[in-house]
Amino acid sequence: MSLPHAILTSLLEKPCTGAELARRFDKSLGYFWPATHQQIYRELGKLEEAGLIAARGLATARGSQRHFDVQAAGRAELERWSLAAADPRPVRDALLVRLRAAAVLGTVDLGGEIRRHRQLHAQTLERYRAIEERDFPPGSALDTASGLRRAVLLAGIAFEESWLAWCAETLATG
Amino acid sequence: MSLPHAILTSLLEKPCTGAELARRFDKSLGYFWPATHQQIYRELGKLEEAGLIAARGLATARGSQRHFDVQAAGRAELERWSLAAADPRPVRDALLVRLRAAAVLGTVDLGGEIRRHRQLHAQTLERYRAIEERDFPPGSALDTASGLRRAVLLAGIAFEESWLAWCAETLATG
DNA sequence: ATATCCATGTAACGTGTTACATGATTGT
DNA sequence: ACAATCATGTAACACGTTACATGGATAT
Repeated sequence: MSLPHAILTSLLEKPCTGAELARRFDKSLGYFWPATHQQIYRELGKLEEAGLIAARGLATARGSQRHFDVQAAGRAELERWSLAAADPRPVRDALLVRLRAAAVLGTVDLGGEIRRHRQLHAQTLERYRAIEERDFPPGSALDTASGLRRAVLLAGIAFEESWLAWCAETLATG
Repeated sequence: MSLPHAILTSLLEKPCTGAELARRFDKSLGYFWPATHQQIYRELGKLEEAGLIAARGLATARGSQRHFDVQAAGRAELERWSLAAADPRPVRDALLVRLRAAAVLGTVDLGGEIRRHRQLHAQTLERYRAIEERDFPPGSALDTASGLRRAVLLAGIAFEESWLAWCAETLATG
């Protein structure tokens, strides 16, 4: 149940339309909880029906923009959810399954794929580092909110570094 | 499309029944691609219908055991899939969404949850390390298959260590 | 025999993905 | 006016989760 709450979070940061939300997901919250515009419209519909968000102005024809605001009930729900205990979910990574498959098949070499993944993870790491330098330059003072946003980014950086190290180690050993 | 291939991999390691597969997923491949017994039975049905696996003996009454073997077509499909290029999927972690929510709400302290997650990740890391010591003791010679299985385990260890470091850092800074 | 557990399933629903459709807006 | 693009959706399906049901095996 994270997507509706990710949407509430993003709308609380700044009310906007569905398409604008989808764009924001492509380069911010979506790094840690990706969503397509179809998912977003579906959830916006449910959130509106539940009274957690509301569209500004009246419902107009299909295709015209609809601006959404978070209602008090939506904010309360987001508080409730973010405080509720929830365990981490296991990783679920296809490349690791493929390595196990290669181990049992014995006829498959995944070196190329590992190199390709290393490349992709390096690119993602670069993107995260650029965001860090732009939004949290060294020496800048951080309030609580910025500190939390930075912590999220640092988690992403740590994962990508972890992947990179693993790719290098695996290529060197195997 | 990883679950059917994870099942093929596991059945290729050792043919067995659905329940045995579910048990194996709980403590091996399932660390990296979890699945419930309902998912597994559903996929077994599809794989059987597609002719990629076959049940030993005749179909008997409901409730009786059914032993599955991988067919040649199943092995071919697993080779094809494991060699096909597939990009890594983004992380999708609820705790990071909750941190962003806490940043915008300003009234939520997630310190307790982060400590709890640190605890859980520490336990998982312990479990992985125990498996490493049991299956790949220092000094043991590794053939290609063992090397690949060990690489998968090392990925899990690296992620858990990464999480642990992040939790510690976040608790110290925030 | 009957209570208990185990293996195999069904049902319902929520979430994620892909392909496509329709009305509005913009540029020329 | 027309084409291209954008915003908003619909439809269909695959995957994941939870709750429950039924037949077989086991123990007392």
